[in-house]
Amino acid sequence: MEEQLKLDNQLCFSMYTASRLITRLYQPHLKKIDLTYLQYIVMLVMWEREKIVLKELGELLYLDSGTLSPLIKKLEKKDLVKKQRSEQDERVLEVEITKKGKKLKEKAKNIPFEIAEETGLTMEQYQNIKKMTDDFIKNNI
Amino acid sequence: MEEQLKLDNQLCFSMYTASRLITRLYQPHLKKIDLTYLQYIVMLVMWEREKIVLKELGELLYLDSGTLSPLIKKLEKKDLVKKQRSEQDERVLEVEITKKGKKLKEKAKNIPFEIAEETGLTMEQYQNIKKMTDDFIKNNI
DNA sequence: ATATAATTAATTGTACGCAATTAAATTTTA
DNA sequence: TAAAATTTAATTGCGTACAATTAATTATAT
Repeated sequence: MEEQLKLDNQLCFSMYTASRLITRLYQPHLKKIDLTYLQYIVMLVMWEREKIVLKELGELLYLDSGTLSPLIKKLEKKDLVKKQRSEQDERVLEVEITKKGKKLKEKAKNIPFEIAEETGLTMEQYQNIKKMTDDFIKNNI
Repeated sequence: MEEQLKLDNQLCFSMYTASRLITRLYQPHLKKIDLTYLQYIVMLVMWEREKIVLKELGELLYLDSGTLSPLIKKLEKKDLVKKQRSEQDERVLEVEITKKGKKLKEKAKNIPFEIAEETGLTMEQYQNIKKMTDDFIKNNI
């Protein structure tokens, strides 16, 4: 039996599982503020940036318009962001946070602490695994 | 600006990104053997086990029948596995690898080495990040 | 023994991810 | 400057994920 093909030896499967598990941890919290996981990720960006061009948002999140276009449409429907075309370049789509979107930040601000507690990681463990994962990402972009 | 809501501080986003990145690394390799990423994961199990009950497969992969039922149907269509109901308990679905499924293992066996090289991780780095990720999973099941 | 509960898989519906294509606007080039 | 190439977003289509429901079978509890 080739060791390298065993499920238990696949880093890919570990990362895939960890990612899905942590997403599940978020579900009950995100349900309270009526966001999906990816909508939450996008709102994290909007809370930092207020306004961003779709292309740049895609570069930040490593996602393309196939994923982001319909998602932004849903956030717009919830009145959390608004869309408009750039005046200098009609191709460019600007996404801007609304008042309601800004207000949602208040409701969301405790989620990271709640999640941190649920994972049971110490601050050091959290930072170690995050650093390793980020290094992995940096090497594989 | 609350630090805890910054995208750069979210472990969830790092894991989510790392998982998608490593999946992308696999794409060109998996295309050659006409498998999707999840189909590959399931075939890893089938190469180890030859025969497994759907419920147990779900427990191994932390996936439910909503994901696995249609996926197994596709693997069956490709003649990589066959399905049958257990004789002792008609509710139970047994999934068994076919000859063609076993043969595919030959074509797949180098993929882990190719991927390992592409990630550019040393064996030590690979094992460190895998152990940390597995610990995270263990603590959050 | 039969009604009730539990188990298992399949189905349905929603939301991603992402490759590929399309359409519109802008930039580059001959 | 007109044609060609590039850029940007939107759309289409496929394959997951997963919650919720349904349907069939088996276990259990009176």
